[in-house]
Amino acid sequence: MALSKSEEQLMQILWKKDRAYMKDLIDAYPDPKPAPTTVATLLKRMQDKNFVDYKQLGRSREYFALVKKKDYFSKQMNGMIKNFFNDSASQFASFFTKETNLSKQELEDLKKLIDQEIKNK
Amino acid sequence: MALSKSEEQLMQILWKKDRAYMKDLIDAYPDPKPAPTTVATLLKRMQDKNFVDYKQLGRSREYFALVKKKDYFSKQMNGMIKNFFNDSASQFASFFTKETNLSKQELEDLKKLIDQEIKNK
DNA sequence: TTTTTCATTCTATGTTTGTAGAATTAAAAT
DNA sequence: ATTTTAATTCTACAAACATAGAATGAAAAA
Repeated sequence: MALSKSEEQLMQILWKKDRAYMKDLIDAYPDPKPAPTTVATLLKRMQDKNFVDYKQLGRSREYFALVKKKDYFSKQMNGMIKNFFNDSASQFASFFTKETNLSKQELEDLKKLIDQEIKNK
Repeated sequence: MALSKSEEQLMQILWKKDRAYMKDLIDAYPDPKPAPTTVATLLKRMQDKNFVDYKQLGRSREYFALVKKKDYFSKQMNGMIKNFFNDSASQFASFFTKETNLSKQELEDLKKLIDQEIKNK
């Protein structure tokens, strides 16, 4: 089951902090900050979906992500590639290179990276 | 305002067909096909969100997309890049090259594309 | 030790989404 | 002319989501 928009936002905060208490999470929100109960509700839903868990420490809980940002991202990516590019990653790559505004320098760097990857095959 | 999941699915169909009647849209759905009223509801909501419009032809309507697939996709992409890569497209590109399973051949092709792009700058 | 702060659970409400029946109309097929 | 098919609007309802007040408990600060 996927995360909703606001759950995803909270997840981003958690990923950035790695491990955090309720309060830290709320602090990390941009203004206007949500009510603590709102965050608690979100956290509980995310637990149910198995995206986060916590460790009871004294009276409060240290929350942490069960899903790695990278893995979550990959799944999103795959979904988009499937939907928009007929499941072809290379078709996607081509689109990406043309449509995003990478500077000449960035393109050069990317090329180097690709060379690196080619060597690793 | 963004499209919901099922609206997006319908949008994909519409993009593929470019212009289509209700019936064509339903036909294009994989089984189990939704009820016509379901599609009608979605279309109306998508009109409200200014993603589609139609041209009345006789008793029925020829629907068409107001938003280009490419533009919609770019917006999605930007959102993801912002969220996951700190708004850095090149950071994203690097991730992409390493994490997706492009074959050696695909990487070579991609490199050619990039060269092309560099020349266009 | 009284008050304040923080975390948590339970409950609740308004909104959005997914899905479609009923009713109506009009065209097309028989 | 009657039946079937297609399109549309209106209404509806359950599930998911966004958001948070009330209540409770316990720790920390005063």
